[in-house]
Amino acid sequence: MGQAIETVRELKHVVVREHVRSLVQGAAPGTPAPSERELVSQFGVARMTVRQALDALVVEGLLERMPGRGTFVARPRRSRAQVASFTEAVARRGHLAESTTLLARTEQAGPGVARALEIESGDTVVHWKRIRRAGGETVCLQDAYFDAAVLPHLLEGPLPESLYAVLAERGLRPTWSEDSIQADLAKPDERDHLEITDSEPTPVLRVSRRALCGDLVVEVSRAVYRTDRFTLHLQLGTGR
Amino acid sequence: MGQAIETVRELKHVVVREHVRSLVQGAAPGTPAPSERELVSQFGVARMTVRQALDALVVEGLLERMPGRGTFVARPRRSRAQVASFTEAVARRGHLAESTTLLARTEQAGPGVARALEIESGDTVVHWKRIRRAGGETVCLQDAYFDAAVLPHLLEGPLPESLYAVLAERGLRPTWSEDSIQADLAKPDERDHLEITDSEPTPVLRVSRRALCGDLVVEVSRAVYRTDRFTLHLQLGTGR
DNA sequence: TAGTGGTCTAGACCACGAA
DNA sequence: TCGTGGTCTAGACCACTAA
Repeated sequence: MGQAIETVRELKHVVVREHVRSLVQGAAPGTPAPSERELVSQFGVARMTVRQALDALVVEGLLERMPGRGTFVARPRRSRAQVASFTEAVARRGHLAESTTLLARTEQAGPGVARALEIESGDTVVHWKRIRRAGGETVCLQDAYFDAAVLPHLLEGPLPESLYAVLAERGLRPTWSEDSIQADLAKPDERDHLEITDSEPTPVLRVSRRALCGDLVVEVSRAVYRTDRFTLHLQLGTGR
Repeated sequence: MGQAIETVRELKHVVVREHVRSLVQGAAPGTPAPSERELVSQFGVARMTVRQALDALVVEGLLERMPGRGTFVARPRRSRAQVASFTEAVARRGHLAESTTLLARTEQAGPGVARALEIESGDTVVHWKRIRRAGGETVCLQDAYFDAAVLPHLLEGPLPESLYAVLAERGLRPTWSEDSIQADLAKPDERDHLEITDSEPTPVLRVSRRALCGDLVVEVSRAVYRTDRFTLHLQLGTGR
């Protein structure tokens, strides 16, 4: 699609599309959009051009066609499965996410981390180890790694709470993640960090994540969750 | 989209689309597809019709247009996050999924199941309890519930291995799921069913799922996984 | 220069839904 | 019956790429 040209020459189907979009913004689902033939006479364009404009909005999920009836504002789709960060997952539960950094430094990537990040063994990576809290309670011990070349200077200032927020600012918000999830018993050092005081063996969740933005691996992490304080909620699928 | 008509009258753009799809199936990424004008003369249709056919394949992610160069087989996109059934998850690991039904009957929905299925308490539901195996090994104990009105007659014949396959046949393939995941220790009866012989407390994964097709809840389930034999692999996000 | 996809026209007939 | 979206035609000019 000649997207780059849009800002230079106003293509007709773009003009129609944006006009309809502005009409439809904020309208209640079910509100009828102008009919195709209406737009044809209004803009003096061919019907195929109008259809091209409306097709784009239908694909976007803004409009819905109903053969024989018309075109209408679609009811908002179920949001697509998002890759949520810990901070966001906690916020969704109405709590504040906090963390204590145990370690934040650059390292030479070992073979495992390098393979997961799709970089060369020995390349410089940032290793960030944190205890993470939700609403004041310790729930998670996390080791995160990312390519130092992807997020340079992160370690120079004060560390952020949310890595994903920083990634988002740089246009690298993860759009895809591959998670592996297992149950296990907490190991002694994990019990300490997670403030587990049971005398019994305590089950924990282990979550390995590879987070990608497009084809770029932006983070790999391993996390241990106190399952008594944190249930993993995941949404999968395409919403339709 | 007049999808229902496709099988009745062979729409021209569908004919062209499926012809191109068959040419392109299995071709290496970068392989050129026939040019639009080639298809025009080959099928004796208008170019807009050919474009409609190719547009569909581009949206599907099968083809890629390169202005001035041509249309090519796209490198496979990261598949969108799918709601995978147990059967599919096991198949992806290269194993055969099997199961033993412990219970399969209709019940009156209790308040919890009714709320999860978005039906009335007391409505008839099917309760299906199974031990599930991957490559011959017992990995999961699952209780599934679904609205008897959504899948009538399921209990009348031999039970299928994959519920999702049955749902797919009826156009009810889940497109969305909400999973809650916790770690826990196996309870005595679960140890029996899962053939756990450790003398130690054994961690297991508990997964609750609500699976939807559009806005219809088609299944709710609770499953207990032997985490030593089965790691949950999940893909999240939109792929791009 | 020749071929490609991107855009656009000015019509047409059809099936379907609502009145 | 009339208006809707779905399909389809037979052309056209453009910008871009590659030879």
